[in-house]
Amino acid sequence: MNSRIFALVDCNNFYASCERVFNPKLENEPIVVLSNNDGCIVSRSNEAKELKIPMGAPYFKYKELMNKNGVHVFSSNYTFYGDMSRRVMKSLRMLLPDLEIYSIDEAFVDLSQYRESNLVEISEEIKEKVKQWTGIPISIGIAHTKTLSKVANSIAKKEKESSICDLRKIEKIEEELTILDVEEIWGIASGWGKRLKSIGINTGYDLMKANPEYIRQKISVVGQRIIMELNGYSCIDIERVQKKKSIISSKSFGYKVTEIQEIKEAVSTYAARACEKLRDQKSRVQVISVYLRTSPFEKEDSRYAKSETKVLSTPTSSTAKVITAANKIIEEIYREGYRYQKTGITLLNLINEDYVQESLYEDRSLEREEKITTVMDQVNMQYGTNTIFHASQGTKKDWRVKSDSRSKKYTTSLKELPLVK
DNA sequence: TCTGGGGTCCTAGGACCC
DNA sequence: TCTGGGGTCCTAGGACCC
Repeated sequence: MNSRIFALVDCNNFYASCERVFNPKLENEPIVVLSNNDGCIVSRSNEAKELKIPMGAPYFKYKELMNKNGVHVFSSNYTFYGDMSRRVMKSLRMLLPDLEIYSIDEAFVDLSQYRESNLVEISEEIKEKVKQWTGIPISIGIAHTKTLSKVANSIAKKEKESSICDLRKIEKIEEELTILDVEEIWGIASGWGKRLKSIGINTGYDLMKANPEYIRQKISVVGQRIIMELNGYSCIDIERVQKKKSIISSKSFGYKVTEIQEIKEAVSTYAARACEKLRDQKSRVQVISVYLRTSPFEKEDSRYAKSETKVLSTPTSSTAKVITAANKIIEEIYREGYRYQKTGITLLNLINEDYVQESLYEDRSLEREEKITTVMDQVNMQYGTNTIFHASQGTKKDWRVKSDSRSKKYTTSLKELPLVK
């Protein structure tokens, strides 16, 4: 049978491991990393996991437990983690060219061409090299489909010594799926999990043996596909094109905001950030969507959430154009009297920048605007983010998020290089 | 007091057309 | 006044992922 072979490479406890790379004293110490605004726990070292601190839990609920146990707490430092991620992915790509970067800390690899080789041996080598080059420990799961390689990877993580799992033998697949809760399967979360359990499907093995047509009715074609994948038929391929189809920029405020002026500053800042990402991938945007909301944990009569979508007259990558449109939406959806928690913008219907060039340049003002944007990008690249920015983004920025315990930008800021004493 | 941010995909239902 | 089916496109919302 000419079946495919996939590997899922996953960095172990990625953000926590990044913090360790330049701070070796943290070896064997419990670490957690918090989300923006120091809101939730988003990464835990093994030692922190042993203290039963759950993933995604609100920080304030576990503060005491962590103090008591001497847990090292870090605010998130995405500039640093992003750079470490690039190093890991670059290392992987040198060793395994047919690679899909799936998230900041994971990559899928097509290993079909290595079917005659000893894949466990190859994986050992890759693991060693990545650790040596970047300081980051990884786990590797090997299987005939992406979904099964996810399962393999979670098994690899539990095997403390090897961190590698080859899950290609049918007996082993069935054995492992029998002891795997159905909600642990990639693509099944608690919503569908509950639905499946109510019809007697409790484990990965139950789902593997379920009737695909029936599951399609109960869930959707997504569920059907998962069953096929569990049975070794590959339905989800490596994604080789990696342009984003939508770009989001959103953040909670550092405190509850009531004034429209501050909200406009925030949304202008996020719009600028989103447009930078847009130009990075050489696209233009045709549709934008902006939302504004209070905390969902407010009492019901003080809750408010609204979003509005706008089609732009011409596809653009100009920050000024997008800021103007975004602020117009804020004016439409803002209501006085609420304590707002968060706003954000999504760029949608992205197209390739060269696709529109001709018609675009009939309008000379657009050409001028693009030149301004290009110059701004260059200045900010050279002298640091937000050296120049649009006036609408504001200069006070009281609404900005807080992050009390951020580590240094060891790898991206000259001022914050680690010192060797 | 304090609960993240950035993505993708699928479906149902309405508008509209012939 | 009665009275149709079939197709496409778009959007909102809901599910999932890390």
